[in-house]
Amino acid sequence: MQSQSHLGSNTPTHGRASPIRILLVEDTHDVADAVVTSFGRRGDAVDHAQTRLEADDLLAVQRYDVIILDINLPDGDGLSLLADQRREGNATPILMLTARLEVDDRVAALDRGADDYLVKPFDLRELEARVRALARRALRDPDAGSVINYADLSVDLAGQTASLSGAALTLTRREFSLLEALLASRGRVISKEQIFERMFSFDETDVGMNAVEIYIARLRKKLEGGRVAITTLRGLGYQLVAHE
Amino acid sequence: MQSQSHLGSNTPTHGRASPIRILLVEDTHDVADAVVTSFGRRGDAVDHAQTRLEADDLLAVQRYDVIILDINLPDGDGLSLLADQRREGNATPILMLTARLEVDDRVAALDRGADDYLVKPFDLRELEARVRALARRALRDPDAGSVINYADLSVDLAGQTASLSGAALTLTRREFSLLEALLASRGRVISKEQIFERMFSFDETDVGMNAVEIYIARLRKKLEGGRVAITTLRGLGYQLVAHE
DNA sequence: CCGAACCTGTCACCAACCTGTCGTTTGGCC
DNA sequence: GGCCAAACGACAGGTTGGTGACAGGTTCGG
Repeated sequence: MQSQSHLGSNTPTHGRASPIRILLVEDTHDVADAVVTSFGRRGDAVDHAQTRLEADDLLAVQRYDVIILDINLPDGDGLSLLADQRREGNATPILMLTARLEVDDRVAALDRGADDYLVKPFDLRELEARVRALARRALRDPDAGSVINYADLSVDLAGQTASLSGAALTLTRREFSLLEALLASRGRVISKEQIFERMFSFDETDVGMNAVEIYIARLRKKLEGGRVAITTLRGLGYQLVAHE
Repeated sequence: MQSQSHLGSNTPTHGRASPIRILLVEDTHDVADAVVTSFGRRGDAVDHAQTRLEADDLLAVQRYDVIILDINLPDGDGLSLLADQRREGNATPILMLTARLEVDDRVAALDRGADDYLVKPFDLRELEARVRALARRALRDPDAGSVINYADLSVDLAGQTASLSGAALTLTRREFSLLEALLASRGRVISKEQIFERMFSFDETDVGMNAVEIYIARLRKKLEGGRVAITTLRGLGYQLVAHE
């Protein structure tokens, strides 16, 4: 019951002692029980899903601070759940549990947006420490993982919001996706065709290339006054640059 | 300053007759001594802070079952400590002590999320009874009595009641559940679909998405005049924000 | 059992906003 | 100057959200 109190020594930066809301997606009963009991004893709220379907249902209704996700699930790959969540913009920290030792899996997991992983069998205290660390990080900086900063520009990919020198920018969906494209190759040149492909899905064939120019103009207007600018390289494309 | 430091155990093994962990914030020595002695005799753990600063430090590191908070503090208003804690999401039951008899203070305290109050001079046995009641309620149902405060809005999830700047709001069931949804991700954007799923159970499939908009309008009307507002983010969702 | 008061969700219509096109202008480059 | 890519004001749908009016439904008192 007593533990090494390397957990107890909370950094006195931000005192938040609310219970962590955890979603556990795990089909192995004894592992699940141990985790539920362990966190429950500390006052945290653990929802337990045994299948991918259950997990999807819970995720549709409830927000969690951390998701503990088994990579092996009966009705679907844990990796695909991870990928789906990230695609939907859910930035909740996810810790993957895997019985496999293959490096491939770990790489795939981290690559698709997992924040941490643990190889079974694991020490419960280590799991607790890692989950708590993830929750703390998420609380301190709600969007740590998905925020791109560039000069005085800050873009939250998950929340679809952006700010310039601290002031919120109101961007439409298209403007935001343009900004994403520019940011993806910040400092580098990106051709109009590349931008086009990122802004419009392949079935929107009727849209003219001029649309990109229009949105460049609109974005430029909204970026005025900041320390970033969109420069044109005739015949080559555009480039996001920081100045001053 | 801690008068009893056996609070180091982080794991709240809630066996029967478990000691209550209390934070007492009080600068009057004789009152503080009486309280510390009284609870200490029953085996409860009392941390004593004489100033707001001390209280903040303790709260940053430690979780308590109940906070006893003097409304008069040398270096800051007890009310602001209360408000800060609630804003940070700390739902620990708080009992306010006040020497003033003014109704204003009581209303302000309850409005900002205090769970109970006692007017000085008080009977020690009454204080004990109330603290014990608060601790019991918090233990039994972590969500019961959990009051969410946001700006001048105060929402009692268990009691299904809400108030704005002290005045009671009469909300219908649906309006309340909408408010709950908005509050659950206060400050952050919540999509119409998410709101829909929180407002309607999965078998209410015949309800149109327009219903959410209707209730947004109705809630907005009832929130008029307060310091909170529901902002629309086109294509993204809604957001509860505090202003002024 | 009736009616009043209220809650609930739909519909229709309006307003605000987003989007992409057109046509014209600008400005670099030969 | 002439050419051409890019800029941009103006505009016409299209889409999304807001809201008044309304018709069942429910609750409650008498």
